[in-house]
Amino acid sequence: MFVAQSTPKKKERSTLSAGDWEQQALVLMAEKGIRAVAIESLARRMGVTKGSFYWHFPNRDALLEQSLLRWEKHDEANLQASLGAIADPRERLRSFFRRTGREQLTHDVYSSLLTAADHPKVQPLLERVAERRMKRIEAAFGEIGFTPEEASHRARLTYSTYLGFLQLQRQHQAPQLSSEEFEAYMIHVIATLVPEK
Amino acid sequence: MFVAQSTPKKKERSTLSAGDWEQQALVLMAEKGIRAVAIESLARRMGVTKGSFYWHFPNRDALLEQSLLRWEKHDEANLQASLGAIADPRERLRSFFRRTGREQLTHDVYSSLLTAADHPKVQPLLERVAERRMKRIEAAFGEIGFTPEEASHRARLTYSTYLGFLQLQRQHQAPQLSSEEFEAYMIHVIATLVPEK
DNA sequence: TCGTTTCCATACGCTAGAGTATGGGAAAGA
DNA sequence: TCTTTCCCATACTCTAGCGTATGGAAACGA
Repeated sequence: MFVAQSTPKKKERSTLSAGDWEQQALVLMAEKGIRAVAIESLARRMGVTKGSFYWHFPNRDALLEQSLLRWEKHDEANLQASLGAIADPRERLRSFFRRTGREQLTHDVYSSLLTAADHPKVQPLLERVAERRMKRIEAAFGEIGFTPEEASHRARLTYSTYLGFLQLQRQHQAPQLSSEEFEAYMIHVIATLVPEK
Repeated sequence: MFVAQSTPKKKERSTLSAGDWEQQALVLMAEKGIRAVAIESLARRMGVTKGSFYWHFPNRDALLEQSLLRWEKHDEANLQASLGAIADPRERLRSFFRRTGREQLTHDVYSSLLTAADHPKVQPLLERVAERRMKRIEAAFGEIGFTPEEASHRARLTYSTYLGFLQLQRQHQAPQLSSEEFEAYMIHVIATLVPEK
């Protein structure tokens, strides 16, 4: 995944790479939001000073740009890997919902990004990601037999449900992932949004 | 509404009240988020300096607290006024969805607050608001005939749909309010989530 | 009228965080 | 060995905001 070690010979890496900064930026982003990605605090976390950062990057914006790009690529690949192979559209949709429980860091980053939808670097990214995912969902509903317009609406509704769940999760008002309540909720959601044959 | 003029004798109010500051804080919050509610920029907007602010409030936190309290009261009254009188639970749910199009400022403030779910003053507020609303939705589904557990799940799903819509709206990926597409979407959502007799 | 209260302006101190300037050590060539 | 390049530390500037200290003017009360 995108937080994998780059090329740590043994354990202690004597020198950092730009990729290391991007990884840690994403971790910090997942934990405390994009605002918390401050250069000095990030440097402290990595055991160096900002002198190191400004050797690898021209400024903070460049770090955010690269980090977000890295995240987007990973998310895209992940989406393809988890949903691309499933032939049955109903099963594909069910898999989409269940993905919420896995890939924790990816979802945490996304959840954090949602709180920064006005950020110039984040806004187009969110648009692309939402667009990609909704298109896939829409296609699945189309395969099930929805008309194009219905499929579009149902896809938006379905994705909104996902976004709303992330929001409730941020507010600590969503059931714990992999709990019984979560499972029961997921079953209800799928039953409501994905019609049986 | 909560942005009504307090006691403007003619047109130019010679002196400001704490309420005026709270109102403008909410307007600014709706426009640019809670972070943008900075004392000096707010003072500029009101044609005075921060000297005025610190006469009315001890600090920024107090302003936020009072503003949010004012918003919450208004939202609570508004919820009661718009949904309290409707007897038919199905009609009440439809009305809930359609509320999204009205009370623009209230929704904009709420939408902004969602991006600050980690803020110590905002978090408990969001919890209370979501709880109140979901309880009402849950009750409506109960009246329709859902079992308690089903009603709980469907209420969460319904409210998530609303939260997700607000998020898509922030990303400029939601249909324009009071447009034909919006109407069509709302009809689809209601048909999907609110079963007919 | 004269003090008191109300409301605000001005000037300052303080902190966090971005970005810059500069030097230095270690490793790698030459 | 000597130089160059890589990677980072240190010390600085600059800005945005919060909060404070103080003075002043207008309105108000006695």
